[in-house]
Amino acid sequence: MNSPKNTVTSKDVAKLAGVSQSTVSRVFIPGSSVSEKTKQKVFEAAKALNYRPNAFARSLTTNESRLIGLVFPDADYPIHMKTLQLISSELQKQGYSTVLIPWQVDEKDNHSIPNIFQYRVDGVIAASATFNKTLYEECEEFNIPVVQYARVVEGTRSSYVISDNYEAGQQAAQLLHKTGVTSAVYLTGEVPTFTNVERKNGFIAEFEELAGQTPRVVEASYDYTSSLDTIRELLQTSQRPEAVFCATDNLAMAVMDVARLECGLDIPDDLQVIGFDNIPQTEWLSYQLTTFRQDFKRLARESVKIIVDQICNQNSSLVKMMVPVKLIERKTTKV
Amino acid sequence: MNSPKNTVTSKDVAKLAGVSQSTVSRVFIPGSSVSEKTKQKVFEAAKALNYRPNAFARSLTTNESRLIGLVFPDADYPIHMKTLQLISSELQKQGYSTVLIPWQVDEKDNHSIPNIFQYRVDGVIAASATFNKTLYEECEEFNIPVVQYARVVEGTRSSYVISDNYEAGQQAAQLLHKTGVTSAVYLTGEVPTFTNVERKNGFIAEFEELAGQTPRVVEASYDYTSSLDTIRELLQTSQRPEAVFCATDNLAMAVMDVARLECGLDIPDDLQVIGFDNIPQTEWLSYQLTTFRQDFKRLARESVKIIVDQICNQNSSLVKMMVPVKLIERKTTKV
DNA sequence: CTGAAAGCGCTTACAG
DNA sequence: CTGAAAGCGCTTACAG
Repeated sequence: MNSPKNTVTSKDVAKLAGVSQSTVSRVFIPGSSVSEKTKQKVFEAAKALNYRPNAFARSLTTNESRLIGLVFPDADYPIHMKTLQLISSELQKQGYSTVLIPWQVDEKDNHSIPNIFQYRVDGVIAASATFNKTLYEECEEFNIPVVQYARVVEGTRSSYVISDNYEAGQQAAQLLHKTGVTSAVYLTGEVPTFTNVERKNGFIAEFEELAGQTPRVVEASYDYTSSLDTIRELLQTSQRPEAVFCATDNLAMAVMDVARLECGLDIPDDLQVIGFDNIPQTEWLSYQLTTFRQDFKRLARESVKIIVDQICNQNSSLVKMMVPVKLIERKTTKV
Repeated sequence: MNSPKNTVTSKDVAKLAGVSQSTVSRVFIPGSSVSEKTKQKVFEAAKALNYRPNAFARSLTTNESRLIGLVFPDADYPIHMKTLQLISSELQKQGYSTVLIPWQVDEKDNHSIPNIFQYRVDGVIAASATFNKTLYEECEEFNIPVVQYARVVEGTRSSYVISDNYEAGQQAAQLLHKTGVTSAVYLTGEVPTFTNVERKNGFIAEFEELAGQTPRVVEASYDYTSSLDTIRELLQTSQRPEAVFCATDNLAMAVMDVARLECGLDIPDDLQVIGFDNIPQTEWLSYQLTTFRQDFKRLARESVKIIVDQICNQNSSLVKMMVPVKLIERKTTKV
């Protein structure tokens, strides 16, 4: 059953290098006092034997795992892959490894959580649309710091770093008002996430302020296909808006498709469209969508910085950070 | 520094339950001989104290970590998120947790690998376009089994489970021949991956067999935007093919966009297009792309099954598995 | 079925 | 700067 694996221990290295086991251990702990000469001897022996310190044994004594649990989204929303990549390599730079916490909404099977806490993660980064309160409470119970990435779940009291969605909403309103729009719609998905609500609020407040009109809010779905009917209704009514600001690029593209292919509308002349996320498809020839880019790299870096700080400093306080977004003007809005 | 965390140990539980520490341990090892009565006492005490066995301590004695390293892609190709989700939850069902092995191609920084081996993963699943030979060799050295998911890297000798790409190529050829196509192009990305080459070969062989013509192979890129020029050339020449089979859906959509928006062609009347992957965009109104769906769920399940088997049975042999793909006919091919 | 004890591979005071 | 020894929280023969 037990495969041989790499069974080289610090004792083996010690023997080969002619030093004690504790000395070998010290060599691999940054900042320990070891003479340059023995350090070299040990390194050589370690390399010869292909020695790797056993992280489990280390964790057992130090009481820190240098493992971060990552809660990730279940949707295959295109943006998320990069997120994982960014967070994981940022974490690695700080000496942490990433262990996945797969989180199924639909399954009631609670076994999923306990499992992962057997590994004593030092902290949790929640980059998930489905991170929920149960997991959050588990973390609290075990006194594990958590930071939410790019979103914040209602009812949780953890650190988070998100894009400045309110400001994004304002910018969208400004852009549309500048081009003379007087009637606008905010098209949203079915679940009112905090970030999405913020964006809506910014949009509405700013548009009211500038244009003296309150944008209508229309609820569709976050899924392209299941939004189509709502969009058809939205566009065919006699009170069709001059512009629609969408909660996601997917939604915006659904609007474009229906507008052009089914209603024969011209974009941006008959209808202006703004998305959110800047997924790869936004720059395709068929779309050229005006949208907002979130600075995921910065979000990743900041959330890692926060979690590490939270781990190292016992009583560092919660931090809530807003990162600015970038408006990318393409061909679906007037200039 | 050391946060208190959950510091409840089996000793604490033992005391509360009035049994020995070894008994507590046994209770949490499936199949151990413990009387039902003490089992209950221990469970109660454990629940009261919110006890979780420490996986690190366990690993230290059992010499297995129940941790699988997952090498994941750096590209944000839409399909991959689901992959991660599938693999990770499949692994969880088998009692394994997933630790990420972020693999950067561009960085020469070799520190990335050693780090992860400190955690003594029991096995590695490589679901990456960038999984390379260095990592593969590291695994060999440590005697860690690896299985490649949905792809296979040249020069490696590990188990893998992939889609039957040769057959997919054949099916594409059959479909096109059936609709009377006599000139076809296989449009590929810049890197000739094994799976892609297989598909090309199947397509060419079958098309030659049926139509008596050899399809031309044109090399573009896997990226939409950087493929555009190649596609323009391909379509504007007087020898424009009647059909093009593309290595990815992205590529196929680039072909569609250029054909319709720039060349004024009708699809499928003037040009038939087949993609590969069945990404969400394929069913959008603008595309309705005929393509192939890989059975990622099955791929995930099989690769997990293989890796687990490889771990448990010392000398189980390599397994190479091909899973059939499914042709999805939409509107870009004739009936 | 249960307990006492050794051991897994490290880190970390404690001496020297 | 270095070594001997205790201890981290488990599992697992070994007795009973």
